[in-house]
Amino acid sequence: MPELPDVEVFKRYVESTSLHQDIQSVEVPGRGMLRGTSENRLVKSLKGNRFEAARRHGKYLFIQSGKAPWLVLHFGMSGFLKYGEKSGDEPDHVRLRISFSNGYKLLFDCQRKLGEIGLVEKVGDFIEEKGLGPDPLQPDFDLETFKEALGNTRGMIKSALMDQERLAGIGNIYSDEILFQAGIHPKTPADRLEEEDLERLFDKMVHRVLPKAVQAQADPERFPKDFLIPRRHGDGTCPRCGTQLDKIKVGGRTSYVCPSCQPA
DNA sequence: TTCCATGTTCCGCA
DNA sequence: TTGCGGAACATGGA
Repeated sequence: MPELPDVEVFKRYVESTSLHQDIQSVEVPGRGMLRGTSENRLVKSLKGNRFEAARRHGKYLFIQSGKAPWLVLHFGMSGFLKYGEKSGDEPDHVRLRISFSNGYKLLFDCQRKLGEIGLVEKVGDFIEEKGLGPDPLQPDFDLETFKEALGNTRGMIKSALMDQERLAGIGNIYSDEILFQAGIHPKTPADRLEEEDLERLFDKMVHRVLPKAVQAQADPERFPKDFLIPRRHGDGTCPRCGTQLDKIKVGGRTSYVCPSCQPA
């Protein structure tokens, strides 16, 4: 679930549900997902404040509360947010529970606990410390920025797209989609791509795959008909030509490729 | 029971 | 130095 489009949807979800309400209590059930901070400090800095703004960089979500540090969430492979009435049912693996004075609560559920919960003073410093590359949905992300981010790596293009220090936010699922839409094989060495390949890759990523995914609430069932993602767990055929998709390992990750639309 | 999973990090090897 | 494969982390579903 949690690649750039998913996290962008979470950000909008927070903005539309959880801002400007008094934070009544903060709980960290089970513990184990806090990074660089303690439950005590988390509670102390959030309780009594209000969330005022949300930001996203790559797969990280940042939520600001008053003058306190920003709350940082990373969703790992299984994290998601759920806002609802305090008395309502909860999903099975709640790792953070924030209750508001209006009778509602914001839950962070993460079954596999591969995400993280933390606090940061400055978002910019956090991004720098992590060495995160530019976010492809930022307005100033242009073709030049993209080419610089890729650099002259000899590695496979899919691995380069997924490298968070080059680009922030692309993961296994969306790298497959972007490469499929651009008609490029994931194992192609990045430094062997032609100028027009790079332009097409940039265009599909920034102007089609990512925005369409966000628009569809990152829900594969709402994706355009020619998207590859729903076919991963569907019939496994190419949405464009009907060819049976190849399931291969690229950089250790399972990748779906149309042998006809994405020749090696 | 075994394999696999939308992520990140660390280690050894070429 | 760069890139890759594998393992680890934690947990559950097919």
